Amino acid sequence: MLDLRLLREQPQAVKDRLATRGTCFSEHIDKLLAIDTERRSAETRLQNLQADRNRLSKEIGKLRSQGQDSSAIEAQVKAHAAEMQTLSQLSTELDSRQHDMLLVLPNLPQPEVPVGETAEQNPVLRLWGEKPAIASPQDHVAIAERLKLIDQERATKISGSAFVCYTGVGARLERALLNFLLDLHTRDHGYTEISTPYVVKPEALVGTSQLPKFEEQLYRIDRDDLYLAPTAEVPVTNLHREETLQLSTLPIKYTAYTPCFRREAGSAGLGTRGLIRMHQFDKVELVKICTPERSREELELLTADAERVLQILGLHYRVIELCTGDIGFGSAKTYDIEVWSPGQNAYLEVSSCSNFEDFQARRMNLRFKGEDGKNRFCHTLNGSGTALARLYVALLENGLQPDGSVLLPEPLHDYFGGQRIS
RNA sequence: GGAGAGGUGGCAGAGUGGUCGAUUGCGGCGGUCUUGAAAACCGCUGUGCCGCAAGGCACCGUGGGUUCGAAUCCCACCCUCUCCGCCA
Repeated sequence: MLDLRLLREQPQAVKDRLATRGTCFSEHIDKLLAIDTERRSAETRLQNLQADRNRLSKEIGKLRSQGQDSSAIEAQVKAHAAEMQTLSQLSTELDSRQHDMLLVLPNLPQPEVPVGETAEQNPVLRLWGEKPAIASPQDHVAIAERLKLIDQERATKISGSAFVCYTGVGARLERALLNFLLDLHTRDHGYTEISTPYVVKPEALVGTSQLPKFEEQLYRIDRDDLYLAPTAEVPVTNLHREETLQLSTLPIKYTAYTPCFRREAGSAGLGTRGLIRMHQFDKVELVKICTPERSREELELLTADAERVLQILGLHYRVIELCTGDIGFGSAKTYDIEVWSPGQNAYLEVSSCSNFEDFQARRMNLRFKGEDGKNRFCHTLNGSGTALARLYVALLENGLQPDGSVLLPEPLHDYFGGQRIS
């Protein structure tokens, strides 16, 4: 959520920066500000009447305690009752409309975020490692089916398309990755492990800004007014919603494994092959809560923590910066980490690291007490560390040996209980 | 699912119609005293909104209602806890 005060004081600057996302919010903002003006004028009028009422009511109390007649003053207060009722309703309604309008405005990209319209314009910041020399690359689905690591057909039978079942050593590899990632981030990178509920209330989704705009991407449990979490970002960041944190506790660094549930509405046929885009996938997430002064640096550190996963596993990857047209709704700045997939002959997004600045904190009223004792909004960040299914794809395709087996990177051997899948 | 208890400021805990935004204690901050610390004593110590400011308004789980006036009365709802049942 944007700062209403900023919107009021510098509407043009906000419009200009939002326009770099490729959508014009000018009309929306004008309407919002008109409501704001009307709301404040109603509020001011109402507050004046309330002040009068409070003053007169005290006099009534005084008169009555002295046994004197107060009917004249009572009539005076009553005279404004109807107007106060109207103003109060008006102000509540305008406030709610204004709030709704504020919730659908995206975050301002940081000034240095490259301006662009599509993913093609995302600059590549750096490359790590090299593409492996594989004589005849194979698609991960071919590899996984040959080695009986996954069972797509039966997963479809029980849950529908775009769900997968890992089987045997395939399931074991998934579990090995999970443990490897959580250990890495807790032991080496200083994150605290969290295990959260996978089902969340709508407020939590509003807090991290999946709602109200992206309802159709979520699995909803109607009967209980709950949703399946699309990412651990939601339960983990919302752990501290409605809290005022002590400065000394910041930055907070959490890591969590959760399955992620996404309807992927409208993306049928888009890279849906195999494990790449599914309705349910496993992910280890990194979340940070920090002061505004620290968030830029924390984003760099968080991205480095996610990159470290691929470095340790020896997987070639690149880091790109999302341009203004491709950046997520709530993000002020985002880096994507893309691992090399020989089978797709393309880079695959395995992590997206974002600084939300105070956008989410405002929505969830997440603050900290500053050195001067004043409450300020925290900054929140998150990034995948990493998505498991796509890492799985990369491991199979990059580890493919001439004999058709898959050689795993050394750091996974103990976790997996072996070096090779054949 | 059944029965009961309860939701007030960082915490504990008063307050049942009129200077109550809220007594008090603890905690926290500042000060006096002390070589230093403790103890003692004194003072301060919630949040949001409107306003250039002075100041004003709102908030005692949420939403309605009664009243000139509601933390206090009425109605509905939500949540938490305890016990029982069921269950991984």
